[in-house]
Amino acid sequence: MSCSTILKQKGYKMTPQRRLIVEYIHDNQSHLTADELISFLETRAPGINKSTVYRTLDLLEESGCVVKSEIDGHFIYHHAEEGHHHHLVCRVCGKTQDCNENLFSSVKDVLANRYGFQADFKHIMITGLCSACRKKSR
Amino acid sequence: MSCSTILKQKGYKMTPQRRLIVEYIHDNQSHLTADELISFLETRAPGINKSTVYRTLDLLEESGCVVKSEIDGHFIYHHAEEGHHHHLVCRVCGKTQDCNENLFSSVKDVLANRYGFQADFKHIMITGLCSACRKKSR
DNA sequence: ATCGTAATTGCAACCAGTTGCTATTATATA
DNA sequence: TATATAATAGCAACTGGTTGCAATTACGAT
Ligand SMILES: [Mn+2]
Ligand SMILES: [Mn+2]
Ligand SMILES: [Zn+2]
Ligand SMILES: [Zn+2]
Repeated sequence: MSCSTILKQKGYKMTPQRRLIVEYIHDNQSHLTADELISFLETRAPGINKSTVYRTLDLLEESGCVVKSEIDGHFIYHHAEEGHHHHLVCRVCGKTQDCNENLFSSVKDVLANRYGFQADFKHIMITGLCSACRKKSR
Repeated sequence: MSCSTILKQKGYKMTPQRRLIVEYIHDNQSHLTADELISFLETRAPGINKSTVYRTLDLLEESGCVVKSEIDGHFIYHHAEEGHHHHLVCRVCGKTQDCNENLFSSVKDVLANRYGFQADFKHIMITGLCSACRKKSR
């Protein structure tokens, strides 16, 4: 189901600003930052305010349309239909590598059984040392 | 080994500002925010600047003396000797519950074997639905 | 004890993101 | 199509955190 449809079903209004934001997210399937989106919008809808952008992104997250993740004190967003995956982020060189979405399934089970907690584990940024940097530091 | 000793060994200077910050972290074994620290310092060393506080916290993290974690776009810090543990944070009610530090050991092994990646998993904030909120939503 | 120097501080300007408020607007209804 | 109203947008002020820079200071060497 499209993002606009979901928003309408939840009783939210479809404004030109929201249409553009949703359009950008659909056309641009990778990770995006609010800043990226803001500079796109400056060309298509000059005058649009950043608070509108941030509020729309939060609305889309809350509605399950986008996934919001934080890394290093900043946020990134991606279309939820892209599927869940995780990232291995090297603390030394900064390089990022994708990894399988099932990685945490056993941890999820443990948490459900032991604490009754239903963990999200949607798009986790795992920091550590990549193999290249580990070799160098030995 | 004490935080001051570690800093000295790394060739950093011990300033009155750093001494106070280290003292506070030692006396205050739980999670702390930069703001908390700043208001403590206002009483003990009026005039100390927030940039000094943030830079010192980063220095301590880099030196392995404190662990820095982010949750919801903010940072919290704690003395590294406190031991590693993780938190289950409910996305609905916001409640937090501690959980065992070994939780991720199997994931760590998988990442080491499959990707050669040495994951940190030091103080992870796991978001999800707590058992109380899960029952309510059914 | 004094000196030289690199490290550190405070400052001010900045950045990403948030919030309360008022004016505007999408949409449901008549 | 016109109206009523709740939702939304823009604005401006704010928050937590960061950065470049010039002045100060810790500390090793003399
Ligand atoms: Mn991703
Ligand atoms: Mn903790
Ligand atoms: Zn690396
Ligand atoms: Zn809860």
